[in-house]
Amino acid sequence: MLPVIDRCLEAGVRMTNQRRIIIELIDDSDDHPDVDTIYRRAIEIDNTISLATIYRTVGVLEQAGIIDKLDVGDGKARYELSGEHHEHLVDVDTGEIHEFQHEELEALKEKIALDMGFELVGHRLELFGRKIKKS
Amino acid sequence: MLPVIDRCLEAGVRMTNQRRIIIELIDDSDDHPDVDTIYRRAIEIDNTISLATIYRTVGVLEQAGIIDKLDVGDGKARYELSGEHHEHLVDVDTGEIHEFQHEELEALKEKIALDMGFELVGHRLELFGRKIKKS
DNA sequence: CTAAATGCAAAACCTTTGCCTCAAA
DNA sequence: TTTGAGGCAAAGGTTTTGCATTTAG
Repeated sequence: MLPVIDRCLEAGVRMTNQRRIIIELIDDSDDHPDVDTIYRRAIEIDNTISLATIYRTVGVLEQAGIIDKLDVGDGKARYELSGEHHEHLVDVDTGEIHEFQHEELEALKEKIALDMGFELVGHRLELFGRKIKKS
Repeated sequence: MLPVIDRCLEAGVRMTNQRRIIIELIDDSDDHPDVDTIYRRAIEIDNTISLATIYRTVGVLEQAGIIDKLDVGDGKARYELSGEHHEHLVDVDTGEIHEFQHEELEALKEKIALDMGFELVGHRLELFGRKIKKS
C-alpha cells in the first residue's frame, strides 16, 4: 500500500507541517494513542502545534478514511491507522490492549448485517477479559 | 428470573425511593435511554430527583451487574437491563438501534478470548449499517 | 444510631468553535 | 490571490465531586 502521506494527498487532504507531523506520528505509534497523547508527542517535534489542531486533524483524517477512531471505554477517543482489520481485547486489570484478527468474525458480522437488510459500513468490537493464570 | 428490584436487594444495593424509580424506569424502557432521558423521565414521577443521583445510581447498578452501559458513538452513555444477551446494529442514517441475537457470535467471542488466554468478562459490539433499498 | 444516599452547585474532562492570522495551492 | 488551516481562548456537553442534609437499615 502507498505511504500514509500519499494516501492523504490522494484523498484530497491538504498537507501542512502540522498534519504531516500528526500523521506520521500516528503511523509510527504501535499503541493506540488518545488525542492528548498525540498532542504531547507532537509538541516534542514542533511545540507550536495546538490541541485544537490535533482534534481538527484527526477529524479530517477519520473522514478521509486514513485513520480509525476507537473507543475502549475510558471516555477518550483513540486512533490508529485504518485498514488494519483487527479487533481489540482489553485487559480489564491492566488496561492493556491486545490486537487480534479473525476472518470468521469479520465474515459473520457482514452476514448478520446483511440478514437484517443492512450494508455494514462500520463496527466497533471490544472484548474485555481477565488473564487466566496458569495454576 | 427475579424482578429487578429483588435482584438489586440480592446484590446488596440499598434501596431508596429514587433508586426504585430509576430502576423500574429502565426496566420499563424498551429503548436505550441515555442519562438525560432517564433524568427527564424520572422527574415526571418525582421532581426532586437530581441528575447527580441518576449518574450515581446507574453507576451502582452497573457495578452490581443489574444494567449494562452501551455506547453507540454519540458521546452519551446509554443503559439497558443486563443479561439481555443481544447486540446492537445502529442505522447510521437515522440513529435507530436494532437489536439482534446471535448464538454463533457469542460463542465465537468467548473462544477468541480463551485462545488468547483470557476469560471473557465483557464485550462491546456495535455494528453500523446503512439500510439496503430494494430497487 | 450510623453509614450511606441525595441535592445542589461547582468543577473536571474531553471536545468543539469563533475569530483573526497565516500558509498552501 | 484565495481558500482552507492553525492558534488561542472561550464555550459546550457530559460526567464527577464536595459538602451539608436526609434517609435506609
